[in-house]
Amino acid sequence: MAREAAEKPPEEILSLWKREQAQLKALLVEQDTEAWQRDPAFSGLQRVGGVDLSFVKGDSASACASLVVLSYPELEVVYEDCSMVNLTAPYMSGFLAFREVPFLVDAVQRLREKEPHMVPQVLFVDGNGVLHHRGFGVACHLGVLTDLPCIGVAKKLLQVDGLENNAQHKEKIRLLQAEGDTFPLIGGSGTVLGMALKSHSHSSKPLYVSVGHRITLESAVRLTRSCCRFRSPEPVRQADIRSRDYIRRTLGSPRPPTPEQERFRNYPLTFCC
DNA sequence: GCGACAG
DNA sequence: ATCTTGTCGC
Repeated sequence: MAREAAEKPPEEILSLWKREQAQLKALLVEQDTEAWQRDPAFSGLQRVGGVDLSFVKGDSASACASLVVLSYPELEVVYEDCSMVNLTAPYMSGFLAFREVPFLVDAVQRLREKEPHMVPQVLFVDGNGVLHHRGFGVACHLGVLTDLPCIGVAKKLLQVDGLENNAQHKEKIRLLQAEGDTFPLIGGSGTVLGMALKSHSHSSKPLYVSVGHRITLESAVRLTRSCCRFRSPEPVRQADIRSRDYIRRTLGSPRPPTPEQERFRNYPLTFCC
């Protein structure tokens, strides 16, 4: 049943989506609202969450949505929720939330109902926050809909509002020396939209951190740093690992290849079709 | 027609 | 996002 997600929505729908983003953006809070966020050691912070979706190969509509909660500062997984979902909306840059966020909200809701004491105090989201075409990326969207503090963490620079992954940008990246080094991502209007962060000493590619909801960029970057064992923040990394594992266990190999098939799997063919 | 394009 | 194993380097 490899259904495809819908094709590109008509302009009419995109207008509705833009209006929705604008309305929800009015509810966005870009300040630290929690005491632990301003504490030098994040005292009072005990649970950090991460969300992610992994896809079934060759099927842009089937995915596993996962929400994990880790203890802080140990960063050990204390809660996991993986569920297969059928996506409706296609992927479009600038509208990622309309594709993924409903399933993430569902996961948060399940957690609130079943184990309210495990609800995370902050959520790391795979994607951007205010570093976005209209200042309202998936991390903001999830943050406002759940009213949880959220941090946007992207692996690639979203080239928006004058930001370009050009030679100068690459040079700034090259200059990031030690783990924790950063440089600001300044939009056309002079606003700091996010921060490029060298999150691991052996990583040449930075992380692009931006405010999701109920946290300042400064706190977001500092917390991201303290949650990175490897390149990506441990909550997001665990959500990623566990969602793909779930797919492997579920649909990975319904029929394991026979040893015979295995031997000839990559045999070079002279004629094809 | 050409470039851009988080996940 | 996914296609993909081993391999070079600290």
